[in-house]
Amino acid sequence: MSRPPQHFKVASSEHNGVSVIQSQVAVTAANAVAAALPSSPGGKAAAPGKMKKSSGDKDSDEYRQRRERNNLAVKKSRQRSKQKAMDTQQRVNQLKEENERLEAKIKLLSKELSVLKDLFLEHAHNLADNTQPPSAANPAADNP
Amino acid sequence: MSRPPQHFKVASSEHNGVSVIQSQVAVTAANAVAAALPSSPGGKAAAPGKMKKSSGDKDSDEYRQRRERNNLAVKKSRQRSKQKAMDTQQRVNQLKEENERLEAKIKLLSKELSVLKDLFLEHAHNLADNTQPPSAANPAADNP
DNA sequence: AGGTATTGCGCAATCA
DNA sequence: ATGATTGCGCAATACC
Repeated sequence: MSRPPQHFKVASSEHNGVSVIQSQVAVTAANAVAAALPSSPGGKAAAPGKMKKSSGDKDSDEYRQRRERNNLAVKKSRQRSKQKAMDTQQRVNQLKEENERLEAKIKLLSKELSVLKDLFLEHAHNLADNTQPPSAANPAADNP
Repeated sequence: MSRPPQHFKVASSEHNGVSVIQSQVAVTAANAVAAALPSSPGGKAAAPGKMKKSSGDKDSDEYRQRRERNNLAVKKSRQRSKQKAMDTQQRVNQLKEENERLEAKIKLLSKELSVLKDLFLEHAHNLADNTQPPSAANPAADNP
């Protein structure tokens, strides 16, 4: 119970539409520690009461200020990250739509093309019929 | 370093439950706020100094166990979240590729179509020229 | 009632 | 030395 900066904070945070009121009790201690890094004070005995500047490096103005700044930066960073994710998701939807559009267009063009080709074939046949004397196969076509 | 629960953790997970202090800071402060809010354990004013089992409720096996499980769940959840983001990004790339493919196809079909149409027009003109007597405008076209 | 899953947040290490 | 990122644990919810 000796944490000076014991601030509690009620933050209303709405994520996906649902606004939740969350009481945040900043537990200034109890936080985990660097996972696997040698950052622990090698030789600093925890003797309270002597540090160059007015406090054991924690709860100093300097420290508190840095923390606050960092917390802000973190918040900002995370927000941007989330925004980016949403944008990406939106991009997916957009691309999907465009894809469908393109696919439809292809279908249309293909059909058009096939119609034209058929016309060509038909015409070719007509030409053949006109140019050539009636074969035995189909005399009625030219001479009804 | 006067942080009470200084767990050291190296990628694995295991620490001696040494958490102390910090305890019920929440209760006192939070209650004021809690007045307007649901949730929060309604009543206990947590008199410091005696709790039936081993300690307040922190550093109990129960607590530690729950924490660890939650930490695990959190890790898992975040991993999945990250994975999902990557998948989405990949989907974007995939869709972009497909988009280009479709666009190319459209270009091709369009060209084909325009060629065929031109052929048709040309042929139509030929037909007209053959069917109709040479106009004064362009006698050379049919009779070189 | 009991669990996991999500989420906001603060800390500390690291990057740039 | 400073903001941005990232891994991690905590606590409150959300969700079953």
